[in-house]
Amino acid sequence: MSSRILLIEDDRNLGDQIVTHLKRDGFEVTWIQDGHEALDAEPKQHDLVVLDLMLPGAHGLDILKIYRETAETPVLVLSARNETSTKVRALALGADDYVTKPFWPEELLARIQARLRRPLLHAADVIETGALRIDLSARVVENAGQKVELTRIEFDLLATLAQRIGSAVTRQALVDRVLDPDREGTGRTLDVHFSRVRKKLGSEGARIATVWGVGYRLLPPDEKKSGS
Amino acid sequence: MSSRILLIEDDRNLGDQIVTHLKRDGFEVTWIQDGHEALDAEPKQHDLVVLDLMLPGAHGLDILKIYRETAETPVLVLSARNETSTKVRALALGADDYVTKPFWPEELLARIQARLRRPLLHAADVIETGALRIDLSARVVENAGQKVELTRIEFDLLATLAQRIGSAVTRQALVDRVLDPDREGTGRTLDVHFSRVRKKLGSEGARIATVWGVGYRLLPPDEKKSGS
DNA sequence: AATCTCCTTAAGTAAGGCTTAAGGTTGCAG
DNA sequence: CTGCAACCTTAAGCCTTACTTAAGGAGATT
Repeated sequence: MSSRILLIEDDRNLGDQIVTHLKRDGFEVTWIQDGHEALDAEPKQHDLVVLDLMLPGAHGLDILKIYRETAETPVLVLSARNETSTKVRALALGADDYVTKPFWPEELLARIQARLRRPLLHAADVIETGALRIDLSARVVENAGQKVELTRIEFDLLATLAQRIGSAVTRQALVDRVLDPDREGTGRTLDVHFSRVRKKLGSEGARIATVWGVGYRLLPPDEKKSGS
Repeated sequence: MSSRILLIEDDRNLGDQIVTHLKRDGFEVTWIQDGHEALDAEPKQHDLVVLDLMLPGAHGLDILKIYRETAETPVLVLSARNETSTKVRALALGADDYVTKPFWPEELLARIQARLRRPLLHAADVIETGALRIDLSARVVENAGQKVELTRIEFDLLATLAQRIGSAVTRQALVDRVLDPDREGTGRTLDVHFSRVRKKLGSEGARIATVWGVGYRLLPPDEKKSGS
């Protein structure tokens, strides 16, 4: 999914140039050219804001302040001013970066990507599928809102399947990943663990399908078990 | 807990100046003046790296690359070179910011703080959860309005869990962050500290849940311990 | 130097859960 | 249909991990 950038820049030429570069790199860009409009914009619905400080209608720092109160979206500030005090103020107000004009579009792009790279690391730690809710960072599983107590290995097995939902995962891969990697995939240990997971998950346990001679697979919510 | 900065800068004067400013603002600074040494340093044990590109012994970009493979610690690059291509390369390699020399220390400081702000954005200076109130800057904990006397390590452990409330934190991560980072995570020291924290917190101590075989986790106020 | 704080280690105990074994069941091939 | 191999399930033993208490010792304070 492409990232959505909110660009606030009154200069026609510069704005046009930025939009062109961003779109060429696969970003979706919303371009606002006026300060008042910027106050009504929705930073929450974008992944990053590029904000020029010198605008007609409203000052960039005021916009920054308001955005910070309503959203966590990273803000990259553009400005022609190169004074340290201005930079410090913008950064203290919550800006994530400060780029001085003039700049090459390549640098802006690189800085945007550096900003976007970070949040992805900490995002999407919860997998929801059907009645199951798997919180990877808390290591907690809920089935239809009911907490399910899983052991370390049981959780890791379920999480591994859930992360590749729909596709088969080989026994050996599961053994390597969850149990001791230096172990032969021969024993019945894996079966025992899955047996318990299925039981603990109740009716949802049926979604853990055995792929005969291969391994296991977590069925998507809509897929029924015995295909006729 | 004050943030730990790893500074890699060969210039004596500049380095000294930076260290002074950082310490004045309450950072703990490790200063390395040689490229080879930097390769053996432990970025994982710091909260942010300030990396000069022009070093004797090894090139900054190589150091950056290696750091990126082993740790997620943000890296802020310093350089005298102002070419866009260098900036783009550094940022593409995983740098989080790029500051061109010469610069005022205030700007560097502001940029460092902007970088550090992100991961802790959810965690304000004071964390309130259930009956607990944890003041990170004053290093004071209150339980239902009553002050709780915690030692340094006890506080740091609780604070670390609180900053990631609900998430499981591994033993190793806690040892790295709070105890000596060069220690194996095998000993029982951690258990002893948590035992004491739980006792000092009284009934709220039950919110520190053990994640068997993984680590510990601070339960959100609404989450009961053993789900039915 | 005596004392205090607090970090660490050790040891005993408790709990938790991984694994193996064994017997039953299911799916596949001939 | 029959045999075989893969898989399921249960139960029990044992090893790992965690909790607690007590004591030693380092560093700071008086």
